Order: sequence, then C-alpha cells, then structure tokens
Amino acid sequence: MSSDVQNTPEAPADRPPSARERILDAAGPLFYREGFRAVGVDRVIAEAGVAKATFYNHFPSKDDLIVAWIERAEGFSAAALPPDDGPTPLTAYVAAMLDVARAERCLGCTFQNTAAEFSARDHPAHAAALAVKRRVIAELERRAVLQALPEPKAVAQRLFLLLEGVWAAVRMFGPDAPLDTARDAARRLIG
Amino acid sequence: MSSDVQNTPEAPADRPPSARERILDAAGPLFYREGFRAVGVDRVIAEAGVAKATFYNHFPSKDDLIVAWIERAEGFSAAALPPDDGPTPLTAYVAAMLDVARAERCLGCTFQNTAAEFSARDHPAHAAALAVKRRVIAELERRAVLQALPEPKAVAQRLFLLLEGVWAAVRMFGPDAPLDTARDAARRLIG
DNA sequence: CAAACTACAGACAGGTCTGTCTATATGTCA
DNA sequence: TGACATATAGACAGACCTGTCTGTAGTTTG
Repeated sequence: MSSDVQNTPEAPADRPPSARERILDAAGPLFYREGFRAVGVDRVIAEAGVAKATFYNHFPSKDDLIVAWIERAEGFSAAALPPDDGPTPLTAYVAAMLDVARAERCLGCTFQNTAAEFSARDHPAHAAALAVKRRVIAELERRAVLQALPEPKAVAQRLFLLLEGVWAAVRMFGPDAPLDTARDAARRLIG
Repeated sequence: MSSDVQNTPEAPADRPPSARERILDAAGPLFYREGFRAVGVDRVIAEAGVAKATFYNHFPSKDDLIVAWIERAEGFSAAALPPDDGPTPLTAYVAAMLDVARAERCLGCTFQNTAAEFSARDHPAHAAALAVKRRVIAELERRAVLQALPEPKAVAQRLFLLLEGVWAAVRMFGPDAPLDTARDAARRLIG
C-alpha cells in the first residue's frame, strides 16, 4: 500500500529530491502542525522553494496534495512499525505507539485531524484517513492472531479505541497528556 | 460552571430568544457539523437572521463566538449527565456517554474537533476545549470515588482515554464506528 | 543542433474571509 | 414627545485564498 509514495526509502541515491518530494516534505509538517485549511498553497510553495506552476503541475488541486500527504504519512508510520515475529507482536505494536505518542514532537494523529477538519466522510481526504484507520484495525487483529489471543477481533477493536484516545489526548493536552495509565489500560484490554 | 450561558434552562418564558441566543443556536450546529474555519460569519448571521452589526455587537470577533459556543456546548453536555446518586455513578456516566456516541446524529466530540482545528494550545478556543476535558477527567474521578473504587485517579484516566477514543472513532467512521466492544472495554478498565 | 520537458518567477482573476461603516427602523423609558 | 438602546440591511475595505496564465531558463533526449 502507498508504495508509490514510498518508492525510494532504500534508494535515496545522491541526486537532490525532486520537486514533488520537496513539496510533500514542506507540506507535511505544516499540515500536521497547523492544519490543512490553515496552510495555504502559497506557504507550501514558498517553503518548498518551488514555483506555483510546478506545484499545480504535480498536484491538480490542493486536495490532491492533502491526499498524497496522507498516503505518505501512512507509509512513514508503517515503516516505523515494530517487527511482528516476536512472541507478542500485538503488545509490541501498542508499546511502540505509546512511545511515539509520548515523544516531545508528537501532536497527535494526523488522520484524526483530517477527519476533524473534513467532516464529510466522502471528502477525499476524510476517505483516505478512514481507509488508513481500517488498515490499522486490520493490523491490530492480524497481530492479535499471531499472538494467539482468543477473540482477536474484539481485542483489536478495544485496543484501537484506546489508542485513538491516546492520540486525541496528546493533541488536546500536549506533553501533559494523561498517559500514565495507558500501558496498564492496554494490558487490561488485551486480557 | 458555564452557568452564564445556561442561565435560562428552566425559564424560557414565552418571549422569543434574544439575538445572542439566536446567533449561538445557528452557529452551534454549523460549527459542529462543518468545522470552525469552514463556516464563515456571513453564514452564521444568515442562518440566525441577524444583522452583521448585531453580531459584532454581541461578539467582538469570531473567536469570541467560538469560545462562547464551546462553553455553551459544555453546558449542554453537563445538563445531560446521568444522576450521580446511584450505586455505580461512574458506570452510569460511561454508559450514558456510549449511548450518546452511538446516536445517529453524533459526529464525535466538538472539543476534540476544536483542538484539531486550532492546534496552538494557547489559542482561546483550544484552551477552552482543554479546560472542558480537564473537568471531564475530574468528574470521572469524582464518580470513581463515589463508586468506592480503588485508585480512582487511575480508573478515571483509563476511562477518559477510552472515551476519547470512542469520540474519535465516531468522527472518523460515522455510524459504522467499531463500538461493539466499547462497553466491554470500559468494564475491563473499571476493574 | 533541435525538440521536448520541466523548472523558475510572479502577475492576475475571481472568490471568500473578517471586521467596519453608514443609514434607517423599532421599542422602551423618562 | 424626546432620548436612548438595539435592531435592521447592506456597502465597503483590506487581506487572503485557489487556481490560471505569461514568459524565461536550463536540462535531457533524439
């Protein structure tokens, strides 16, 4: 999935990043930190050092850039997943997510923010974020099966809700988010 | 709390709502359904049937309207809380929230959406939403104490994370949100 | 060399946004 | 009746938004 935007993780070579990559590199943090509607195309192209015509040559509209960024963000998070070949791959997944959430730079989940900002579920950006979340649930369930847990579907769903709450709390509270009990809560939900 | 915006729940009398109330009545659903930045002042005043000068007479700026709406929304949700004099006031609280979340019209939590749309924590709207969430945690803890649970602080925090996840999931998935296991998860977190 | 592609800078159009302003009407109270 | 507060309608300014367009430069490819 989203292999097209992750096509050069192992082959950065030595040539400079393409205009398209520079645009995405510039847009990502801006969108993540300030929101999609708050950041205009002009800011993105200024940050990327790219001409406006170049931007619209690569992305027919701002919405296309947003969707491309969402897919790229999924690629990033997928690349940061812990291995699933240990004895407790689901527990490892949850622990890794909690570490990410507790990091200083974390501002919550960009997919949640997308859904909040584009409330219509048929908006391309919302739909893309929703698809990501479905795959998260599927991954949780897959790891629950690997971990030989009974009722893997239910376990995955419970943990999904908890993790969503963790992201929301980080967005709301920042570094002071009340996450002390998150690990304990996850243990109780795994059963 | 927020008694100033809830000053007429028992005394609607028979006089028509004031201009300020009509503005808030019109703005609330628009903000909730479409987002704060997506709804302009012109839309609000058209929906409220109010002149622009009247609007800016009651609210010095759009941000002031947003904060007023957040406080009013807290008043609404506080008024819908289940009584706390039963044997399990915390369990009742969680059950009531889950019922709200499962309702057809529910689009998630407006305070979460506020934090997502105004990422800066010192923005008045974000700060107001954050204050609401702090009070939610306090209320959960208060009910945990009433329910004579050990470690009420930890229980409140765990349940808070779960409920935040429920709101986020509703915003993301809509009526298809994966909430089947939410009640079971809450039971496990209460202990 | 020539053609094709891609990048650059930046003006521009058309629309929307917040917030201010003028001017008028209505209702209340002294 | 006269003064005042509050309502109305709507034009307006200034900023910002997305997306298009003109024109130029450099680089790759046949």
